[in-house]
Amino acid sequence: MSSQISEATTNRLSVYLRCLNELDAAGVRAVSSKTLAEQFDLNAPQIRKDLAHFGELGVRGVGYYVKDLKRQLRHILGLDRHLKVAIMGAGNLGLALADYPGFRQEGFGIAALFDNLRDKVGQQSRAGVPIYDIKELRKIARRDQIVIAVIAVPLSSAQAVVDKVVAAGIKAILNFSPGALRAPDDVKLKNVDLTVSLESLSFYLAREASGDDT
Amino acid sequence: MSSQISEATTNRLSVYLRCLNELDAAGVRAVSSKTLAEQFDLNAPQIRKDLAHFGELGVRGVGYYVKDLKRQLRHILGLDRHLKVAIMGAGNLGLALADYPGFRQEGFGIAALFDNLRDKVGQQSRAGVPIYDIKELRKIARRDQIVIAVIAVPLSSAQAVVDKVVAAGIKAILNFSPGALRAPDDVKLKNVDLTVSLESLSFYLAREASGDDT
DNA sequence: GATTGTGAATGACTTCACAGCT
DNA sequence: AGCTGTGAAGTCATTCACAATC
Repeated sequence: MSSQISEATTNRLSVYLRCLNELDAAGVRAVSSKTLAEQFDLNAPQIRKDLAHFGELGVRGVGYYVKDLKRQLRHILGLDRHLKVAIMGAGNLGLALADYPGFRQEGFGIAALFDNLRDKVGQQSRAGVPIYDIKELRKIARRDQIVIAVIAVPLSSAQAVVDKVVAAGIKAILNFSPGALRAPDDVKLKNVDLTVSLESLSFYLAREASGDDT
Repeated sequence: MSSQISEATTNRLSVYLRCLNELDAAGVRAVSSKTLAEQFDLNAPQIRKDLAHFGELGVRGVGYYVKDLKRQLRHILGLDRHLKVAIMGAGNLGLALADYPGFRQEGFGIAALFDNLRDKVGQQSRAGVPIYDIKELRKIARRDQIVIAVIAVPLSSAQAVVDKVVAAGIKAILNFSPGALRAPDDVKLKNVDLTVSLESLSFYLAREASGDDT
């Protein structure tokens, strides 16, 4: 029954939810797909199609009730339970991510940092996320019910860390290390490749500089 | 002449380049699209199409010469000149990004951090990137020839900072703050939305948990 | 009257199949 | 023989147009 939902769609659902939170905070009761579409540069049928995948979430002639749709989206995105996140690597990036406010919204909780350096183990991030030895991953993951791992270790150890994460039974990974990592099919691996992002900007700049129209 | 190149394509070019660097380091002379394709999960014609946008980069019957293609890709991506990057916001994330090794490869240089807090201005990151007052952006950007800005400030000030970046004549922005920011059409704005990424993983987990096949 | 939900049309990207070099 | 470059076919995603509903 559940026709495959594309990643592009789920990403947009997140964006809608964020927008609904703002509308709700502003006391808005209902919103039309047209109004929503104007906020980003999407068109209205796109939004309706996205939402229609999950049933008849709107009311014809009226639009979508903000509180209602918000609750539905939270459920669809699986945000109506507390999701515990572990961050692998307590270097600059790992520590920054551990305390990143955006990660604490919407029911996510950063439960633990993992590293293999003696100095770091036993310490904690500024906001108080404890740093454990990576050897304890399996134990802590089970104890704290960690379901998502963020990879913020150097490239050289990234694959080994992913393997440990997988072995600990974690099924969702957000990877910040560059390059292609391998994980079993039943593990969802999402890459945030900062080098690729920067290079894509560089490409744009290079194009602008030389001949281009539009 | 320059038929529009999609973002998906340019992202793959980055990935190819990274792979070529490894092959080159390993002393490999030439590589076929088939061999390249096996590294990631792409198929060979995809790679050939991507490269063919930019001329006849390969040699029939042989494949692509590694050093040659590497140089070509660096040129296509605009990496054969030194690109100076500024990071807006010297908080946890900004400081981590300033020292992130991945940002230093391939000709990028982090030239400056900007913040508006007195304590921070005049300091520097661990790796030695100086922190300037954001009021000096225009001056420093011109002096250091900064062409890319990374937005790592809290959401509340993100739009204002983008406006300043645009006013300083910077045409490429990598945005880490959540939500939609506005910039003129001639400025390339690329979003790295960590909340959206996490929520997309959450969606996957929610699907697995309830009914789903394949 | 307004706005959703949706089949049909369009457009974009990917894959295939093979002609064309080396 | 081997592998690239590319038109054609196929697949997936977006946009349109309108019937169904409130």
